[in-house]
Amino acid sequence: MEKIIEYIDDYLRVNNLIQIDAVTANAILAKAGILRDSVDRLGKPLRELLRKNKIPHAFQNGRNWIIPKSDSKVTFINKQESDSKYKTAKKDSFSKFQIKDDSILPLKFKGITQINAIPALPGIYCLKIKEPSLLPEIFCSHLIDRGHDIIYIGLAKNLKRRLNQELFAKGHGTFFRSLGAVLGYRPEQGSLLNKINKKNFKFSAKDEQEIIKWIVENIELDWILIEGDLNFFEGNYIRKYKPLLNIDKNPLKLLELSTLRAECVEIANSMNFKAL
DNA sequence: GGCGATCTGTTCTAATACAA
DNA sequence: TTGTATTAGAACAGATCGCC
Repeated sequence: MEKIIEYIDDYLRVNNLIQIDAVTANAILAKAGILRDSVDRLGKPLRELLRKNKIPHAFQNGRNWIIPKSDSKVTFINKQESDSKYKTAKKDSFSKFQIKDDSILPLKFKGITQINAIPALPGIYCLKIKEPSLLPEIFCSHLIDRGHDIIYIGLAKNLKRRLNQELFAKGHGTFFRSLGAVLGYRPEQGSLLNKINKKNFKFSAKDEQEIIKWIVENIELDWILIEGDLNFFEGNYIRKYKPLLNIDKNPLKLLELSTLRAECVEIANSMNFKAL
């Protein structure tokens, strides 16, 4: 077992990754002749070890097994914990549904590790940064001018699914793309050339991991459940708070952000992009 | 191996920009 | 003012994964 943990640690270090999923991990262990993989159920032998807690620092994000470096501080709440927190959160969130002023968000921000407590229900989500100075100077300055730390507000018919997309790059998160661009990341050249949608650029797997790590460390979230016109509430909140990374419906949308996003789209759609 | 949950590429919708 | 194009952002649907 020590050999397995050691090999995964080495692999993560050499490839500059912070974590690996069970299927990929079993594949590299099989290639190294350490742990044979299942032909029809990829990753199954390793998952069985994980379920027996043979790799104690591994954890589940939703259903997926994640193995960070053995000395990593990255952890998520386990399933039992998340189930109980889910029930509590659901109750709390419904209580927040009593909105008296539809332009003011009744929020109590929490760390990203509370992602599993978010219900799969419709509502508005709100993301704030712990410290504006973590952003590049120009964006920090804009945020300070707005007098709050809220950087993004969005709506979702399914908050759990949408926030997994936005915060963990499991889909096409507008917030994730905007934040990555603001932090200085760019998509791989030509990565959208063979795609039908020429706008939904993605960062490299390594960059995605770094952005996710940044989000986990520096972003807090909250949400409210809403049954009704989500667009109406979202529009009101965006007009009220003018979040830094919202473009749509935002009276103070940033030209700098639109320019960065356009640059990313251009890079992803070109093999010979040269930055100015 | 069945079944449900999650992931990922694609599509849809609404808002905005711009030209006629 | 109206029609069309573009963009941002959410949802859909098939594929894949993981549990039992």
